[in-house]
Amino acid sequence: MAIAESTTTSKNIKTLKGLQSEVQSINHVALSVDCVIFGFDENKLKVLLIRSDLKKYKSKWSLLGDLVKPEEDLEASAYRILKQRTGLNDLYLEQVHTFGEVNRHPAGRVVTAAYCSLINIQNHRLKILDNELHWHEVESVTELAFDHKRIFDTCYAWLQKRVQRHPLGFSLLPSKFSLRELQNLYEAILNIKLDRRNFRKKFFSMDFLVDMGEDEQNVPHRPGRLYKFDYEKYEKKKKIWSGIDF
Amino acid sequence: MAIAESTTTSKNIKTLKGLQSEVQSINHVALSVDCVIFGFDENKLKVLLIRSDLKKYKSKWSLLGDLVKPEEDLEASAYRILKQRTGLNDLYLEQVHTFGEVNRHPAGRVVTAAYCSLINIQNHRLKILDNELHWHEVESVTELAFDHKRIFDTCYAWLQKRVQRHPLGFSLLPSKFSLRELQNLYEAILNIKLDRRNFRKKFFSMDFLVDMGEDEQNVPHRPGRLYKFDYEKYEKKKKIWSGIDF
DNA sequence: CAAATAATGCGTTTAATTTACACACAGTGG
DNA sequence: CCACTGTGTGTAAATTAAACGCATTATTTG
Repeated sequence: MAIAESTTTSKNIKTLKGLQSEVQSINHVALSVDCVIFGFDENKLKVLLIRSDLKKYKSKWSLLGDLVKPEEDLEASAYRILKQRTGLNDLYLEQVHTFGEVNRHPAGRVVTAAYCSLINIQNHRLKILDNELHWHEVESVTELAFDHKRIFDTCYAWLQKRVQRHPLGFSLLPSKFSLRELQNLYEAILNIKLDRRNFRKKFFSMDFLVDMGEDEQNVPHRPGRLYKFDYEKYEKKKKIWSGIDF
Repeated sequence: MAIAESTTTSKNIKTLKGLQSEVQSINHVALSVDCVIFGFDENKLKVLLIRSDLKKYKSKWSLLGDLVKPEEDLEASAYRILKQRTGLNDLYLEQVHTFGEVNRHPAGRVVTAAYCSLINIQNHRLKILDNELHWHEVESVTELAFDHKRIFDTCYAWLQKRVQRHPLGFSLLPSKFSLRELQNLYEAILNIKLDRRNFRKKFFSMDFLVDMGEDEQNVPHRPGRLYKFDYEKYEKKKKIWSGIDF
């Protein structure tokens, strides 16, 4: 940015040194990252929460977050939190919104960048590191510590929009999945019912699903075919223009 | 966020007082806001830039930004910058992304929240406050100071997507506009050609345009009808589900 | 082992939406 | 009054989305 204005007009030329001291001495805030980690299990969309580590908020759940370290990139901070809490690397991660109201946090001025992460809950099961963590159904999330309910709502709404236009839902599923699992996922995220046959046609016509040549195992009915999503093909073919629609 | 982890495990319970001192004493960063201000003029999409106020970057243009003040909400900071630079209040403003790489700024650790604003360039003409400001065609924006080119690219891509699904383009036009102006706007933002008759049908079928009962003035051809966008109606009727499509 | 159950997989038909394209008309300016 | 430029209204064809039918396959149950 053009750091200026507070004490000078824009026509005053600053030296880098002068600016450095301005940056180092004043106008500082604490910066944190909060992760909204979604999972999908038992045909329900779930979010990973932790018991608040503050006495005052003891009875409430909160998002997984931490202060950003002085020498740490913002996104690296989010990945660090994910690694700490899930034991998993290489998770889907995307920044959603930054919340910077002066009084949003009781400990003082803390600006927080909210990140949304999607994980395959089966993988996570194997690596639960902390028994204060719990998966909550998104529908039953009511009160959270601090302003975390608002952050959660923002990220959930973001996910509902995003999943319709971008192939990120697959990160919530095993690497091989059936079309029924995929449909259940969309129905859970969007809280709607979809026609099975049209859903199937839709995805096949997109032509990004790769037939794995295998069927489901251990299901109490006829096994469905397993597929994976071809991200490479998607990256090549994805459209820019899809039309004005609102 | 759950501020923790750096020095404690999640099972340690913190007091608010302890957390306050942690927030106040360490892990601070400078926080800034950068505004990507778009305008529309001569059928071109334009962006408002300022000559960098840093000697080192004297030859380069940069986005309009400033440090966030200690007692200032993040969004309020963006509105303050807009007011300072354009003289206008109540502009369209939306947060797009926060950039937090450790070395993104030469003056030290500065995390910046990028905001996108859309203004009617006619209104702004009347109030230019600073002759270091200049409207640049988006197509000819190449090098900018700091990492501002990347921030600009992010916001421009954001706008191109956003304008297809949300009625924000109208903020770039006069309050009463013709359908041709609206189409020119879409063509300029998206850098495509659209069929005039289908464009017209599309917007009329949405049923959010209000006929102002007036025609254009001072055009060297048959005047077109003027419309405004009915935001209230849009808010009531806007759809949640529009379908899986990628 | 036959029947009931519960899903898979592949269609068709109809409605809605999008795309491509044609022509009459209204002002402006030479 | 003619050339030019843009407005305003269609209509037909193609594509896409929605609604629905039915045979098949595996599992469970009596």
